[in-house]
Amino acid sequence: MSERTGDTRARIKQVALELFTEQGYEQTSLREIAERLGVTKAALYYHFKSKEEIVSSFVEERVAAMADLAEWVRSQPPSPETRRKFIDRYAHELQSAAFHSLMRFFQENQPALKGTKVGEAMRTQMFALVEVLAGPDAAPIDRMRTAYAVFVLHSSWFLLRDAEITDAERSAAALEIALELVDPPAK
Amino acid sequence: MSERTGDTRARIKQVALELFTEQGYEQTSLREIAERLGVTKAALYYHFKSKEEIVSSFVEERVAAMADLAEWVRSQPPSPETRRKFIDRYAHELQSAAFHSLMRFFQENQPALKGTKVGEAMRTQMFALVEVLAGPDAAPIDRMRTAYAVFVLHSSWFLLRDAEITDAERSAAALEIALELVDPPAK
DNA sequence: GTCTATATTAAGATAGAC
DNA sequence: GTCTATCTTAATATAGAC
Repeated sequence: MSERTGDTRARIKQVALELFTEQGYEQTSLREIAERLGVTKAALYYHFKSKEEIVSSFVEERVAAMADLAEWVRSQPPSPETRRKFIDRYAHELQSAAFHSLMRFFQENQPALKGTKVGEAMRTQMFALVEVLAGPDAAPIDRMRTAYAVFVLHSSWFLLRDAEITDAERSAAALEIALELVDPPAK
Repeated sequence: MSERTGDTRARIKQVALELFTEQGYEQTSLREIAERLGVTKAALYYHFKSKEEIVSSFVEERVAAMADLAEWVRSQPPSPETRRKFIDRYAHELQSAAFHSLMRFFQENQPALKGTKVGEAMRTQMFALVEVLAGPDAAPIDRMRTAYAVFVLHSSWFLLRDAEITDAERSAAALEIALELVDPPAK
């Protein structure tokens, strides 16, 4: 039952995301990726025409998914109820390790991705999502609350990594905090 | 009234922090810093023995300041009141542009600083600060709340940069959100 | 204290054989 | 589809003149 299913291209993507997330995009060389896979750099260049294209290959589908999410929010009335439903749904989707891993990669490598096409696309989508979620006439503080709520969900798995907190506790706590942020108790 | 007061060393530190924050640590070359100052790379190496030492020069004093903060918290009883007082004090100190700039630099360049001495020192201090602030028997969710509160203060100036929010609104909102996080209303 | 010139290293990327 | 071999570029860093 060996894991020999995926083709080389898929394995490159997988290893690249792992290393980019662990060490950072700039800190990870193509040589490193190739060695981990037991091939040479030239082999990578058969499958991808550049380092940036490796990133694009797994970021682009997420940008599209985020656009869908924003579209869904737009189709709903801009209410606290919609925000709560979104946070619930988004937190659920983030249970996928691949998804969470990618958002971590994106958050932690903003400087490296600045100036790249995927980087800007992702930024734009995130911003649009927060805007539509907060609603058109939201006060500054409420737009910030919304942005932080999304950040909390993205970062739950890798914040305070060393503390004795289980993954289940993390997810549950992040969801609770995000819900509070997006729909604070009356003052 | 020209700004010719600081010596070259001080000007290098200043320009380096600006560029590291705007573009990222890895994305900023010593050539770029030298050009901005109108000197050559070799001149930089007279004042600092490496790129990492430039970073250390302005991060180290902050690590010390954070240690003092943690010490102050330790000297207080671990109560919600102490947490509120700390958040107030810390938010006030972060009004300094240099301080805020440095925390932004640190947050955004974690991958690049991982593995450097200052990077690890800063990480350790931040972690210690959150731990002592949350208190020894804090539940996981409350430790996470505390960590997020600190993050909120650090990131207030550069989150949602494009939105029409003034700096004053940002600071006030961040303080309010941080206080809620650190001392949530009864459920 | 700053310069010119250069050493060193390693990255991303390509050509062409197999 | 993967290899060996190489190109190109640009980074950090150093030596020694001025």
